Amino acid sequence: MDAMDAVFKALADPSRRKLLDALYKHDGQTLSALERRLPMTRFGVMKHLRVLEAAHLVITRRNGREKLHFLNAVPIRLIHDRWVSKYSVPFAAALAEIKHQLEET
Amino acid sequence: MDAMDAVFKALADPSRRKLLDALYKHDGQTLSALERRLPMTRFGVMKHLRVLEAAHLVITRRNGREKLHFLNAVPIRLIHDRWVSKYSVPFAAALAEIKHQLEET
DNA sequence: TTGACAGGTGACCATTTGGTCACCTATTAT
DNA sequence: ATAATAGGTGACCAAATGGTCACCTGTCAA
Repeated sequence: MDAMDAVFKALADPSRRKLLDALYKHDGQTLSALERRLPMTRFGVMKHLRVLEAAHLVITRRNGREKLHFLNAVPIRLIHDRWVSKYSVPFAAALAEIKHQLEET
Repeated sequence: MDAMDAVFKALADPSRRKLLDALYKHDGQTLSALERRLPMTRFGVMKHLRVLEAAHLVITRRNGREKLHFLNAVPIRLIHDRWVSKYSVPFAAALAEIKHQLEET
């Protein structure tokens, strides 16, 4: 449950979600490439990447003097399965309920 | 996109997720009832509830001197649809890829 | 081998956040 | 009416967070 907390915390920041989006569009980017996509210095990006890496949302591979960053969707999938879907069920149920009530009118 | 940020931030805290869990198990609890479930003072719980309410994850109804809190799954569902599912797709694809590679061996 | 380039570290600062407390208001029951 | 109960407000504090900077290390190309 502690690992999931790191993922939630990592996802809480818009800059980090933007980084994930950037990697989603184009996987395996370097730090400098990612820096260009955000209105932030390299150091800021580096910190965010470290958080994402700690949450296993991003995995890296060194290639010479470059460090490539890859998106890892597994933790998000885990959140989906263990948490989000649990709360989505009552949503669907509520929709069905509304539909039901409408039909009874 | 701003509303979604509030939801992500609200979900980032374990105490708030615990509150949602408590409401999931038993909807429509009062502040005092929720306070008993967390190792925290009433004021701490109140603050968390305010964050959840601002993110529309919890909706309230006054009933005399009591304030009842209800879980609202809609924002979570929106996150699921707009964000989580987007990242879950490559996960499924990756699984299929692994399966494929295994079968080729 | 010397420079240019990609990345890393530690300190530092401002702001936000989680949490508590003293004190106040509103409603209910006796 | 009065006491007990449920909730609310503002100030306050410690810790975490987002972000920057100066400076350092490692790697590649000419």
